[in-house]
Amino acid sequence: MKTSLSTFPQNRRVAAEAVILPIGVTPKGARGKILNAALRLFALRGYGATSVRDICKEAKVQTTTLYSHFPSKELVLAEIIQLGHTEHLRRLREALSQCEHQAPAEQLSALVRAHVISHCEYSMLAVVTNTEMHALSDDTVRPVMAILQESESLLGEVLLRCSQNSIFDVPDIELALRAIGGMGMRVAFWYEPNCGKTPEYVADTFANFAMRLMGITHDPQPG
Amino acid sequence: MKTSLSTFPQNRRVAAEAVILPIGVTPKGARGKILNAALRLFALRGYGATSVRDICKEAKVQTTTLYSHFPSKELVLAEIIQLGHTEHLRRLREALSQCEHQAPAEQLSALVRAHVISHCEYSMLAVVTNTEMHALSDDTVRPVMAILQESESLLGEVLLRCSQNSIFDVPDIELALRAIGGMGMRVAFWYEPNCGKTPEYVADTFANFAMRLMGITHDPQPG
Amino acid sequence: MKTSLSTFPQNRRVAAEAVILPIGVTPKGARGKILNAALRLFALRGYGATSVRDICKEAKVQTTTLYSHFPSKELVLAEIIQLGHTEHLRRLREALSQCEHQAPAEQLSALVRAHVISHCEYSMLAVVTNTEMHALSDDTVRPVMAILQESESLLGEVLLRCSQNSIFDVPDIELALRAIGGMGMRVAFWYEPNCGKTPEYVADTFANFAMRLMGITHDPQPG
Amino acid sequence: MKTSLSTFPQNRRVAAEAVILPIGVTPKGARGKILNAALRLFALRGYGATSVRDICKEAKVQTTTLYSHFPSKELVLAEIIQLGHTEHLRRLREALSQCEHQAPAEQLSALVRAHVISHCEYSMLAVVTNTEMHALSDDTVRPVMAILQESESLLGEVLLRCSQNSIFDVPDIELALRAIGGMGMRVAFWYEPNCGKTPEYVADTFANFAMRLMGITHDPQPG
DNA sequence: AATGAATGAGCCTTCATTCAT
DNA sequence: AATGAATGAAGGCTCATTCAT
Repeated sequence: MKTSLSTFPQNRRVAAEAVILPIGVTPKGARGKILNAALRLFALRGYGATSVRDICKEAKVQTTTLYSHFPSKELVLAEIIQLGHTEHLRRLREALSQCEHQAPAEQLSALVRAHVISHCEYSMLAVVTNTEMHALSDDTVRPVMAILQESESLLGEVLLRCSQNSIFDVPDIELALRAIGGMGMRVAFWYEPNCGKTPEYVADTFANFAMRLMGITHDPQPG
Repeated sequence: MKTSLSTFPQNRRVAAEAVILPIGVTPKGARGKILNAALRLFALRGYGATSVRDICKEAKVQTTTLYSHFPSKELVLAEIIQLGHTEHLRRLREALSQCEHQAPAEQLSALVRAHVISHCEYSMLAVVTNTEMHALSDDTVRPVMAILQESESLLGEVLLRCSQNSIFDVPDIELALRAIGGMGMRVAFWYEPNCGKTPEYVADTFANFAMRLMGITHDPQPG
Repeated sequence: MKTSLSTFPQNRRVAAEAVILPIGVTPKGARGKILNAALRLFALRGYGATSVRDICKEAKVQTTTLYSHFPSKELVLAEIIQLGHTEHLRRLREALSQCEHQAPAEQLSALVRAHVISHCEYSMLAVVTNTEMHALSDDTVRPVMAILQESESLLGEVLLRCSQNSIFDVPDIELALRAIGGMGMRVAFWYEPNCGKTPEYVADTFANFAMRLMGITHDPQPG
Repeated sequence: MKTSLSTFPQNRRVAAEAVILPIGVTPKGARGKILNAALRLFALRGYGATSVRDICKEAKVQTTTLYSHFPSKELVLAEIIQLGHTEHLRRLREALSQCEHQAPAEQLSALVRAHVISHCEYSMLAVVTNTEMHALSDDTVRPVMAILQESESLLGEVLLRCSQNSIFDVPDIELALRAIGGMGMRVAFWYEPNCGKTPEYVADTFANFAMRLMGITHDPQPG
C-alpha cells in the first residue's frame, strides 16, 4: 500500500525538471549551452552514463566545439561542481552577513534556510555537486573540496556557538551537523516546484527542525 | 580552514572500507564473489564508471563467468539493490515487530534506530542502493521500487500515528518524513567503524533527533 | 506494383516451413534432434548466424550434449551437407537406373525430374547444401565435394549423350548444364507445399523446360 | 571422376575474383574502400562469417572509421544490397527502354540478356544481393525488397505478354518465370572472366534458352 | 552420455579525444 | 571558433569449446 508520504515517486535521480544554473553565472554562447546541457544530463543520468556526444547533442553544438571551450569532459563536470559549491557558499555567507550581530540561534536559522532554499532552487546543480564529486581526479577536486569545506565550516562554527549557549541542549554536535546538513542535502532529490510547497516554506520548516534537533528551549536567552 | 566537523574528509563516495553483503545472504562461490566485488566498486566509483572487466578482476573470475551467473551488468546491480532494500525492510519490520503494542513514540524510535544501524553496518550497500537505482530500466526497477516504498510506508505510518498523538507537535508530517529519512540515509556516506562512534550510539542519537524534530514534549501521555 | 509472379514473397532464405531430413536417414535420439534443429536454423538464418546454443535450444538438449555427438559445429554442418549430397546422388542414380536402356532424352527427363523433386521435398537440406558449403574447411569439404561432382557428372554425361543425338540442337553444352542445374537448384528457395503445385507437376514442367532448352525436335529418332 | 562440365570447381561461394561495385556508383574515400572490402568478403565468406575487423583490415582503415560512415555492420550490407538491386533494376529498365515498341519476344530477349550480363559483370554484388538479404532486419529490408520486386515485375509482365502471343507455348508462366530468373541468378556463382566465354556470349545463349523454354515456334508472327 | 561452471578469443559498438582543414 | 574524418582504447557481451564431476 502506497501512502501519500512516499519520498521516491519515480525512478529518477532528481525530481525537478527545470534548469539549472544560477542566473548571472551562466556564461554566454556555446559555453553556457554546454554547461547547462551537461548539468541536466549529469543530474538525470549521472556523469558516467553521459557521453560527450550526448552533451553536445543536447546543447546543439558540434562535438569538437566542446573541446574548444573545455579541455575534457572531466573539466566540464569540475566547472559545474565549482559553480555549485561557489554559489552555495555565496548564499550561506550572504545569509550570515545579514545577521552577523544576532544570536547564534538566528544565525543557525538563517544558514539552514539558505542551505535549503539553494537546494530547492538549484536542485540539479546540488544533485550533481553532491553525487559526482568522486569522478574528479585528486588534483581537480582539491580547489572544489576547499569551497565545500568552507561551507561546512560556516555551519559547523555556528553550531559550535549554539552548543555553547545554554538555550541549546546538544548531545553530539558532530552528529547534529551531519543530521542537519544531511536533511538539507536530500531536499535536492525530492523537491520540485509543483510539489505544493514553496522553497521558503520548506526552508522555514527545516530551520524549525534544526532548532528542535539542537534542543532549543522555548524561552531563549540573549546570545 | 578545515574544522574537525567536516563531513567529507576525502573524495570518495563512501567512507567505509569494509564489506559488504549481509551475512547469510551472500551466495556461495563465484556468484557471491562477483556480488561483493561489484558492490564494492559500485559504491566507490559508481555503476557507470565500473566495467564488467573491473568487477571480474576484483572478483578474480573470468568476465564470461559473470555472464553464466547474471544476464547482464545491469542485473548484477539489480540484485545488489534488491538485496539492499530487502535487508533494510527486513530490519525495519523486525524492529517494529518488537514494539508493536507500544506507543507510537517507541515505534518511531525503534524504526529510526534500525534505519540508522543498517546504514552504518551496510554502508556500501546503502550507498549503492540509494544512488544507483536510476541506472535500472523501468521493468527492472519496478519490483525493487515496491520494496522501497514498503519501507517508506512503514515509517510514514508510524509518523502519522505519532502526529495524531498530542505529545507530538508536527508542523508538516511529509517534511518530517523527508527530514528523518534523509538524515538517516546520509549516514551511509560518512559513517565508518573507526570514526569513534558505535552504530548504536549514532542510532540512539538520531532517534533522539527524530523525536525532537517531531516536537515531542517532555512528559508524554500514554500512546 | 506487385504482380502475382513475384518470386520472393518474403525475406526468408527458404520458403518451406517443414522439415527436414530424409526418412530413414535421420539418426535416432539426441543426434537426430540436433541434426534436424541445426538444419532448420542453418536454412533459415545461415550457418554463421546460428550459434551452438541456438541449435541446442531448438533441439532441447544441453549444449555439451552436442559435443558428445559431434566434434564441432562445423562437423554438424558437414554431416548435414554430406547427407544432402548423398541423398541427392542416390535419387539421381535411382532415376537413371530405371531407364538405363532408354534413349538419352528419357534419361535427361528422368534426371531433371529427380533433381527437382528432391529440391522440393528436401528444400531446407538443399538450401543449406548449396549455400553453406564454403563454411567447411578444405579437408572437410573434400569428400562432400566428390559426391557433388559425381552428381554433376551424371547430369553432364547424359547431356553429352543428348547433344550427340541429332534430335537435340545444343548451342553450348556447358551452358546448358549450368542452366538446367541452376533452374532446378533454385527450386529449393521458393517451393513450398502450399504453393498450389505438386513436386511432380513442377518436376514434369521443369523436365519439359530442359528438353526445350536442349532444342529437342518434335519427332525424335531412336537414341 | 571430375568431368569438364563440373559447376563447382572449388569451395568458394563465387568464382569471380575481381571487383566489384559498378563504376560511378562507388563513393570516394574511406566509404568506397569499406564498401568494396565488405562486398568482397561478404561474397567470399558470407556476412555472418565476416567481422567488422575483417572488413576494416581489408579496407585498410580503423574499425572506428567504419562507424563514422555507417551506423552498423548491417547497414553496410544494406547499402551494398541496395546498390546491387538498384543497378540491376536500372539495367533491366535501360534494356527494355531500347525495345519498348518491339515485339514481346524482343523484350524478353533484351531483359534476359541484361539480367545475365549484370550477373556476369557484378557477380560478387549479385551473390551478396541474392544470398544475404535475410540478414537484414524487417525495417531495413523493406525498401530493398521493393526494388527487387520491381525488377521481378518487369520480367513477369514481359513473360505475361509473351504468353498471350501465339508464337509462344507456355505450360506454366509462373514456373517459366522461376526457371528463367533462376538460371540467370546462378550465373553469378560460376561465371568468371577467364572461363573462356564473354558475358555477351553467355547472355545470348541464355536468351536463346529462355526463348526455347517459353516454347517459341520457329516462324514468329509480328508481336 | 550428461551436467554446470568455466575459459579465452572474439564479437559489434561506443568512448573521449585529436587533427588537418 | 568550427568542421568532418580519424584514432586507439575500452565498452558490454557472445562465441565455440572444455573440464571436472
